[in-house]
Amino acid sequence: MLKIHNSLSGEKQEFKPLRPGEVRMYVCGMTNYDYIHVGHARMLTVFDLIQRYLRSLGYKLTYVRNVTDIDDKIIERAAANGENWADLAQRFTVAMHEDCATLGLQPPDLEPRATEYIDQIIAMTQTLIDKGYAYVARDGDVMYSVRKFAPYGRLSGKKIDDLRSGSRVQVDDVKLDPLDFVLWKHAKPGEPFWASPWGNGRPGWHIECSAMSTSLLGNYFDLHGGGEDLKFPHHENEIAQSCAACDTPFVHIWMHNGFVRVNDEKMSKSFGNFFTVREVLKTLRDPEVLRFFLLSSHYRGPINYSMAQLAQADETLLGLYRALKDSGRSGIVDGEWLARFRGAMDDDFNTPEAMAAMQGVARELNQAKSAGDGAKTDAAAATLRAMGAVLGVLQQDPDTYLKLSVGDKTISDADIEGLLDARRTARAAKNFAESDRIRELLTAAGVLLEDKPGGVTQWRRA
RNA sequence: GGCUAGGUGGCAGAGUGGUCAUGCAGCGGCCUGCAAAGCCGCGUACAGCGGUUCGAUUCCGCUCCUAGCCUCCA
Repeated sequence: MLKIHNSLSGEKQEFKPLRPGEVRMYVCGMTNYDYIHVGHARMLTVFDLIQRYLRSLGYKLTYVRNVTDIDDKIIERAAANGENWADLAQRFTVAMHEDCATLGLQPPDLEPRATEYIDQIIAMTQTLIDKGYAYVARDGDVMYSVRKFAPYGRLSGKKIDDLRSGSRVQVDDVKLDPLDFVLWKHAKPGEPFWASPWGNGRPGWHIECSAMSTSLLGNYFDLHGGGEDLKFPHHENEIAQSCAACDTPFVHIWMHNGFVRVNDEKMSKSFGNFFTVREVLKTLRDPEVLRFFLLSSHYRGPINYSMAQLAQADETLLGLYRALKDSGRSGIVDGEWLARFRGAMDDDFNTPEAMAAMQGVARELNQAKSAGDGAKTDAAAATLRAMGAVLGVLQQDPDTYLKLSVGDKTISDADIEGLLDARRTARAAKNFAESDRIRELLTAAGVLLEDKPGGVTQWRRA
């Protein structure tokens, strides 16, 4: 039985889809005006994991993750570059897709873009005006009147009065209340615009997600996710918009992933302490290391980004691939271990606990290998691969994986093989001084040797 | 200031009212020509102070500390 933590209640609850067998999930995706960083990668990876697990449970999942392709930041950045805003958004959307593919993320079922939903956004805004939740302010901005929506603040646990007193928002005479937020923004000269009943303008950020999610998944759907930082005001505002416009509940379970931190501080654009996925990947053996690292702690908690942590993830993942090496592909999955693994995943996607189960299987695998028990070896390997498949790791060929290097290769495979030939000859002649000299040479070049029984030597890159 | 989430062994990171997380690093042993890998074993961990309890790291209260949100943010 799957349990999921609901941000709305602050508690784990048994997950029951609104429609039997079917799950509808919406995740707030990226505003693409730059390359994605590790913090974005965590969000993308976490919901990729959830998508995979829900599917593995047999649910018919519709996973929607939007792209915000019109926004102040996009306009600003494009202007700074002297580039067309749409070209810029498109360029970075393509880059994001490339990064997602590199990270092994399965694409969402639907990836709506805000600019494709202008009609729906205008319609929803009109509905909110008609129902008295929104008003047209000066200049043609349409604002949502927060005080009209009684449950406002429920998701974030905030009270309107507290928010107001601590508000850093400049009191703006366009707004009736400082907390009111914009649904439709009038276009200033030179800015992109769409025609609307309130003049030329563009949608506010919050309304996009309400319009796209309800258009594609219906007014009331199962799961809505995003980074913790979107809880307020973004998701709070989505609730206010959607519930008011549709007269139905909006989302069954809200899910929020924790931040990636750098030196105990949130990784973000504004702090300037971010690392793009592209630059980080250059320092790693394989993109799988980053995925493994991101899944090695629970999705709701914070995770600290550092080279040391990545190195540890690399080492641990390497150990798992070493276990998988020299095993057959025809083993039968061990149901008991798999049940333990699933139990962990069922408990609000507890990946660290699930990984502990994987380590248990890896140990059994190594034990079976030492004992020369082929059937047991293959069974454990099959079990480990099956678990890995759910997490999206350990699906590569171990021999290939272990020969990957961190950064550039300092010596070619052919040169390594040549030196190993020479070493084999030396060892056969019991010339251990020569054999050790070659081994040290290879070690210096980042190649580690393992002598197996029968004169066989295996190698891998450090 | 308001609200929220946390403080677990050298590091990372789960979890639990009373036998075990797990991984990395370290130490000892087996194996090995020597290594490496693997296996076996080892290490007075649960911020502090009170309280509840036969028993608390786990429940309650307070204190201290950290992060996040309250402005765009995954």
